[in-house]
Amino acid sequence: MANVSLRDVAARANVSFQTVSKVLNGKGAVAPATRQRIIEAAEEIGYVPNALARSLQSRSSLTLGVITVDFSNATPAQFLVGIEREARRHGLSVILSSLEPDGSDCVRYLRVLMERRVDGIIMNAPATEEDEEVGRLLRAGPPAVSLHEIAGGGVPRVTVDSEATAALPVRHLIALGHRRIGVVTGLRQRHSAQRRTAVYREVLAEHGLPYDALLVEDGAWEVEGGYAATHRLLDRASGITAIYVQNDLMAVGVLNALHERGVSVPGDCSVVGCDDHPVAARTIPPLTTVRMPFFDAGAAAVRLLLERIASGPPGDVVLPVSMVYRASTASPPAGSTRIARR
Amino acid sequence: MANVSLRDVAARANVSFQTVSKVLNGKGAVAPATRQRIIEAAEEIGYVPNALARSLQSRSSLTLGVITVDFSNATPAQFLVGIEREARRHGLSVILSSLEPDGSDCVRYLRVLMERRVDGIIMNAPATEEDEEVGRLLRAGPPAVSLHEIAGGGVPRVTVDSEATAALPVRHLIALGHRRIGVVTGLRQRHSAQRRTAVYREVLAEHGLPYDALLVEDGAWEVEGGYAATHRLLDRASGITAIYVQNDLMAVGVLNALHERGVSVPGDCSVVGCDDHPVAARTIPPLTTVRMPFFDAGAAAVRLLLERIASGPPGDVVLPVSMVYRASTASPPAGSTRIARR
DNA sequence: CACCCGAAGGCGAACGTTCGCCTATGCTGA
DNA sequence: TCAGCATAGGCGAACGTTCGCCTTCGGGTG
Repeated sequence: MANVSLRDVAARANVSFQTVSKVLNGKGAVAPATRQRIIEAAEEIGYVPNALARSLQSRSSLTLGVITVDFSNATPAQFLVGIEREARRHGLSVILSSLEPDGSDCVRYLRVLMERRVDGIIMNAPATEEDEEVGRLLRAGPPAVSLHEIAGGGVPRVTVDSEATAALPVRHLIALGHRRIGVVTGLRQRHSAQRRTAVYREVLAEHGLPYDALLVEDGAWEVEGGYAATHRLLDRASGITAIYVQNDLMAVGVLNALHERGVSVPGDCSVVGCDDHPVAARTIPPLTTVRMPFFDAGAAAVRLLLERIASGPPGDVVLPVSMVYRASTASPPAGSTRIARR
Repeated sequence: MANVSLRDVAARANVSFQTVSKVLNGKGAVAPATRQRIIEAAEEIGYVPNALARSLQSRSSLTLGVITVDFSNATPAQFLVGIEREARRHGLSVILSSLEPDGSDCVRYLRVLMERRVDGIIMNAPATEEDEEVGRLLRAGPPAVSLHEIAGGGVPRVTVDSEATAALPVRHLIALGHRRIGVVTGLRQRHSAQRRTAVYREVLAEHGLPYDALLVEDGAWEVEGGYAATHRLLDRASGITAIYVQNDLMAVGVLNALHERGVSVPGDCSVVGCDDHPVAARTIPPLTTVRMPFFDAGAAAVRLLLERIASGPPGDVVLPVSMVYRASTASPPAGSTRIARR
């Protein structure tokens, strides 16, 4: 069916195949009658242009490669959707590669993308943050843009305002009167989790509050991690009246753990999340959180990449975040904590 | 950088470019010394094979096209991840196209995939269920496999056991003693929502229970839809002691709405979801739900497609589902309902 | 010594495009 | 009447592969 080429159309319309090409691309000057004849012939035998051949000749595949962490979670998925939409608006297709959790197959998939002659690469694979080989390939290969750190740098980045991402919720809690604020972090190896925790610490210091390592637990970005981290936190530390959770998925686990322990939110303990995941509006209670522009980040990555391809000098892009105030935060209970340590 | 061809390697190693091809693909007989020389030359100038040219010649692009509904929700995302993993295991790349909510751009993207000469197409775009043109293209184009109905049929399908998906939770509720069971459905136009509702009705009939259209509300698959549907349901119908929700995302909204109205779950009202979304284990209370094998469905779709490509006759694949019992279901309150209508 | 054979590698063609350049035709204006 | 010039369309080459077939050469066998 699809093995119909320009030559076949040409034979049917009694012209050279190059003329068919001209007509179908609207390039050269062709007589209306001939044009008509060619168009009809193409339709009759079901001609479908071969993008492979076209790309070979034009040295441009109109394709973007995306290497991403497992996107069954909403966050990387939204980012991907943003990319795909924007790419499409520019007539580009997207080749998708999702990595193993440890990112060990990244180099292999970069190679595949290079063989396929993608016009650009977008990275969202924090697991490869430290991989030197990945950095090297990214600098040597086609234009690339990344959401996360790249070992050795040299790759323009799209990020959200990481300062504000942590500072807003922590300031909010402090303003409400909280002084002992627990933290449930994302995977501790990740730059973004480290950065957020560092900012938490800075904000505490700004307000003359002490930093206590006992108040920080790793929730690994997952629902169950948030749940387990909360139990560990409350088993160990006393006097906590609020928890800053580094994403909403973990916050779901946090709320559940608090509920299990009979801790009322926000009466006994406030909770702030991060991401504004779709479920955050309807958790019990609805979650105060930080809205992150993931769709926009995806779209921005594509635009930045296109600029780079057009050889504009690359500048990083930083997107703003904003607070969403819902029902999971309040002032701490009068007269210190009501949370029982077990 | 990447503009290095077989010819360039050949020049450097003093052989014909076809010999280089032989060596790099391990095909013909080549003297060890020459082989060595060629491999070194290739490495020195950073040769990267051009998959475009290879595909053009070999008439196989080693690419799968996927057309999917917006996958920022976990369900289609998991399916996609399943596809991507399995495709990769077989050395195939995936070109991703996500559609507008109404599916209006499906035909356009099918064309793009055909131009790119994908080896096969996987569909997960229920919005196009009724689109005749989509059906036609799918039958005429490269081998295809679908998760949803295709207008006019002729495309092999991978589905979960739709009968069990609805029957299990409803039977569970009936066994607990519930007699008036509300339903929050997915988008009512969709086959899968219709099917589930029909099965709900059949199961009621099996047990001699009447069907009441007042008990059915559309939640459109979304958190907020579930929330709003619940309020409508309870405003309108009395005596409800359980709600069957057609996915977990909506169930989050349902739980929130019940909480708002002071209805305790499962004391006053049981709730069953569907999908076993990651948050379902930590909602308040944890959600009894149906586990759907989405990853597996993605992988199965790829395998089915590969069989079709190898011209095996296509047979549909139906995957089993199973119940996950958690804390959101219980027997109805003694002495009829405690739910106040407003 | 003639014969044959296998190993090593060269060569031409084809996959389906795009692009630039060339040629034939017919019409215009001085 | 003829240079000049659009207009229409043909033609060759190139993009980077793979594949099949051919040639050359050296060594083993009868």
